[in-house]
Amino acid sequence: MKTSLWLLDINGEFIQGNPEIRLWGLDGEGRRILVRDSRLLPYFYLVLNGTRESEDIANEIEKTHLPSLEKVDVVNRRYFGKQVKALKITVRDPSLIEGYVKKLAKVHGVETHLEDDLRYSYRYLVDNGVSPCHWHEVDVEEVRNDLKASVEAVYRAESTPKLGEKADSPSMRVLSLSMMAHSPTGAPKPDNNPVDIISCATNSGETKQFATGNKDDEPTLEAFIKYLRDFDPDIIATFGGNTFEWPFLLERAKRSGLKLQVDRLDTEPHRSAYGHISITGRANVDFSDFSDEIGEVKVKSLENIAAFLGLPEATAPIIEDVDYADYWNDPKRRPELLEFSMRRARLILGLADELLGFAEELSSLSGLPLDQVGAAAVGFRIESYIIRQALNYGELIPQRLERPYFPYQGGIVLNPKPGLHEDVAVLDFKAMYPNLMITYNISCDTYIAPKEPTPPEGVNAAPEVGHRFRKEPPGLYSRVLKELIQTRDRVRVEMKGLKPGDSAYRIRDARQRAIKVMTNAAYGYAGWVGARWYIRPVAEAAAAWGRYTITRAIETARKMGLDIIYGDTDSVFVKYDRGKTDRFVREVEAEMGLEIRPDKVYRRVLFTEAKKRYAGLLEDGSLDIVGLEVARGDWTELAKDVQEGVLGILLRDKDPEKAAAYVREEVSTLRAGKVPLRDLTIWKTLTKDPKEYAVRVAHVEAAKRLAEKGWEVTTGDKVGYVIAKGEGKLYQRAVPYAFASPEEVDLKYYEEQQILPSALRVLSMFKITEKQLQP
DNA sequence: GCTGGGCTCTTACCC
DNA sequence: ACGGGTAAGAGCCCAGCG
Repeated sequence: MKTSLWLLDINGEFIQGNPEIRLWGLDGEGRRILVRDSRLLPYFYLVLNGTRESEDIANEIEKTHLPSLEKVDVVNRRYFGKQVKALKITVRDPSLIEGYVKKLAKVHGVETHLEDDLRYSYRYLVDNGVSPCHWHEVDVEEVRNDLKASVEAVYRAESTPKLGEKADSPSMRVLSLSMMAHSPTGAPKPDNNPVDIISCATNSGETKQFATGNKDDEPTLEAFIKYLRDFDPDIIATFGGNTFEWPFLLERAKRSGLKLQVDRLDTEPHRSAYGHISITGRANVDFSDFSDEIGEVKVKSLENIAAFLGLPEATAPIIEDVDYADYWNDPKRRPELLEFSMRRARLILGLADELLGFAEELSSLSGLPLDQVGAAAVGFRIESYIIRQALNYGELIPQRLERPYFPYQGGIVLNPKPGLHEDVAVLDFKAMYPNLMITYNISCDTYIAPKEPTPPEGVNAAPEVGHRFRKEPPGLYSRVLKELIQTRDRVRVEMKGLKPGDSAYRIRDARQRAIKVMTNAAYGYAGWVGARWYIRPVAEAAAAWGRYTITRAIETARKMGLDIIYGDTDSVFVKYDRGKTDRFVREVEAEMGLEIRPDKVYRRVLFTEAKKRYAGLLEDGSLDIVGLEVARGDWTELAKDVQEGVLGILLRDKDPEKAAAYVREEVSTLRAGKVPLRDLTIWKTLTKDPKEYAVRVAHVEAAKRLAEKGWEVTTGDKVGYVIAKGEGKLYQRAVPYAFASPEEVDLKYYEEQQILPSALRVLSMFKITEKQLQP
């Protein structure tokens, strides 16, 4: 028989001497199914150096009679675009590969070993072109559910699952989860502190809460496990669950002698690829992993992200984690905490509703399973996409190597013309680096090293740096990028016929955004020393062609008499003249073979002398503020609000005096103590362990003060602090936001080091001085 | 012992 | 754990100082 399968989760096992892939998903009838496939044996390659006959080496290896060795095949492949002979070594037990590689790589005539570092389950996806979050057709035979898997049917695969047409996801059960615990001495630790509250919300509209009555959380955990298994979610949504909820719950369960059996088999959640927590048969998605995609939100808390997405309840009052214990221990206030926890579960569910589509698209495009794709860094997502394409071209997958890092020259940034300009158009090259890579065939497998002869088909040589790339055939990057760009264009055309807000539109929008993310990542990937296909000249050449392109565009504009105000990497800001601009666009496109388009037109735009910082008034009357304090997360809300107010007055009214008066008002408000603590808080990221800093800085000192009280902050966390009155350096006066009180705040600091600099940054252009900003 | 200029460290932005 | 280019604040160092 045949079944359709929408792939939700995959895992590889080795049982009774055989490797087995388990594909978990849904079928066309919406049933949960498990497809077991033992038809693919794991393998790796030995690349040969040509000093011996391939068959001789193959024979030698076969004669070793390694117990799990199945087969040795001589094959032709490509490696960085060059033809190579390789041996494909097929092995039955994936866990033995590592040992075999060590042994066989030493055989005379073997240059290197490849693809032994791919997980078996990932190998299966890549080899068969099977995609997570995608429909497949597969020939199957129904078998007994002897694994006791929580599914409606178990099958044995009798064919390779065949990728079906791109179609809507099946309707799935989503459960969100938020947990709370407390300690009298700081952050809760699972070895000492019980779980207080577990809140769940489901996309069927249910909410459910489990709270611990006394100190014994065993009944809480038991009830939660039972509830989760009964609901049987396909997707488990958390916000930070990979680092907080799951490790905590696992430890608590262990202490009670309970099994945290929340999967579709009989195992427990476990840490797996990219550090995510895997729950067999389901997709455990930690939505905090997607908060990087939302650049507008600087402090990436659940509430802030939910508020940005416009979710109901997102702006209701927050209970800070330092206050949990007080709420929990006070019978009058405990209900508030319970409600707060429940609200978090609802917000996570809302986040899942907003972001799951994007996550699914990213998963199906990259080929990384849904539970992994968020946890995987951008470089690994694009690499996964490239790996899948490489297979189609017979290109072997290089190892991941540790390499030294040497910087190279990047894009050009022009000095802006300072001042207020009327009618300025921003023209930018559409997807400049990807298109350069396509146009000049810049790729890891088309690069011709300096000592190599010029191939007959000819080369493109990069300006300035001289790196050469063969003109034919199209390289891996070229093909990958062409396909991505074409697919995105197609999706966007489809969107034109749909209503925004419709689910069909939303799905396609998520899809085109996922494709854009991947397309834009390709150039960065090429220059990343951690990339499997890293070749520095690839990135260096793309950057050089970028400089060449923008320089030529600037020359063209000058010749035409277009007044250039500014430019950065792939954009030029010109005094807007409809006729000249149209001609400029046509001319540049004809000359460079790259598309350049007016991105936006400013009615008025303000530059200081600094690059990468400006503010403009768009034609719809809105402000567009770039690079300035308003756009930064490490300035107080106060300073940002004042600067935004100033910019609004300058750009709309062209009245510096009025702006100065506005600043004086704001200073008075501050002096009167009317600015809330929240707006005086500075948030900065801890980029390394507090011990590793070479100098003493405020946010690190604040982090240490948090740690002293048991609130450990770790690398990657944002620390909020305020500056208190007193003597000494700023770092000596940094008080963690959570411990700060309004009375101790040093208002003078906020006036002199926050409001004044951010206001003067733009007002000094108009000869307004500090004195004029004093009330 | 203090001051101020300049360098360094650090963060977060732009494209 | 994707690239380089850039601004900016605060700490730190030390020459110069009757």
